[in-house]
Amino acid sequence: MAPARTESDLSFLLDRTSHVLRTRMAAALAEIGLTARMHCVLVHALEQERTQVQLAELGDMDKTTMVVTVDALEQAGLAERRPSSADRRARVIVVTEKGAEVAKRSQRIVDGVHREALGALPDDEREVLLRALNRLVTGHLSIPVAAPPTARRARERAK
Amino acid sequence: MAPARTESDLSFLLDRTSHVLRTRMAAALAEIGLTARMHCVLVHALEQERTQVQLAELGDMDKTTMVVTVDALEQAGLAERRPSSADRRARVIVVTEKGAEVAKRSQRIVDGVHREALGALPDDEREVLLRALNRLVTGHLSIPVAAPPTARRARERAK
DNA sequence: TATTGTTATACTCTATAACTATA
DNA sequence: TATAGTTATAGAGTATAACAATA
Repeated sequence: MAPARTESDLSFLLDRTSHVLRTRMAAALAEIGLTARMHCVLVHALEQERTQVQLAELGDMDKTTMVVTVDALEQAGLAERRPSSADRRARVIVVTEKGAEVAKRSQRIVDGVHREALGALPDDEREVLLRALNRLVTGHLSIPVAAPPTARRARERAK
Repeated sequence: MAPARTESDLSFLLDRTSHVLRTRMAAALAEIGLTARMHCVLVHALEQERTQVQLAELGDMDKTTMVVTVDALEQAGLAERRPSSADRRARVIVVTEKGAEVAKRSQRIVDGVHREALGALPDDEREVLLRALNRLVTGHLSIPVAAPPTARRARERAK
């Protein structure tokens, strides 16, 4: 949370807007007991039958982060792990009836937060903003630069 | 690093662009041994005589984060702590000659990274993008929602 | 009493490594 | 051999609490 804020630069603008929007989103979703990740998984799992790795890929999370997210969804009774019929290693995430209800509400919440933010802009600016951001995301800013990989000691051998 | 990526939504766009830009900035500044925070402090300390809290405020960091940032700058010989003449509790951050040189280079790097990113956009889109982001930053998205304060155990008493 | 800078450390987050079962 | 899911935990980042010096 500490941008290089020289003046009105792009880094500051993007960091700030994304951070503030994220806090709003988190607070709004927290009211129904969800995190952004839980919402993300619910929505994608509803679209079609998907395994944890597939959902992790879509949400851009690590498979280990996926485990705790699915744990949370299961504990809340919103989703369940089911063995995949195609691959006995894999597990498919099935959204429960309650989960589907919640997903509907959370999607409305997400849309609302976005609408509220974009509502502060004149129509033409809003359109261009989204177009420009999309252009950056698909173009020059599509690939993150790899961070220097921090070495890691091997774990203690289990006996 | 796991946005709620339903489709082409604002959260995803802002998270993604700011994250990728941040990785590029970090990589570019790392080539001259700086972090974004170090650059930020250098620039602000050069503008005028400032204490650590003042610099922390400007860079939106905690004062304890400021300590390690100034430590790094001192170790690199780019800045020095000096007792403030006005307040004997406070320390003023003085940029060394070498630090001033580095700040010039890092500012060019920062500007270059921004120029490169914005260069991918048509002129009119670029202008509107910046205007719209500025409008959000100063308007609807100016204040982050406070995160639920996580309680913290008291520290072990020093003897 | 409040504030500056500091140290120590608790907490969160995320990813790596190793493991099991299966392909 | 490689992959899906899991567990345990390392490591980075950051913020909180307490403290000393000073206001």
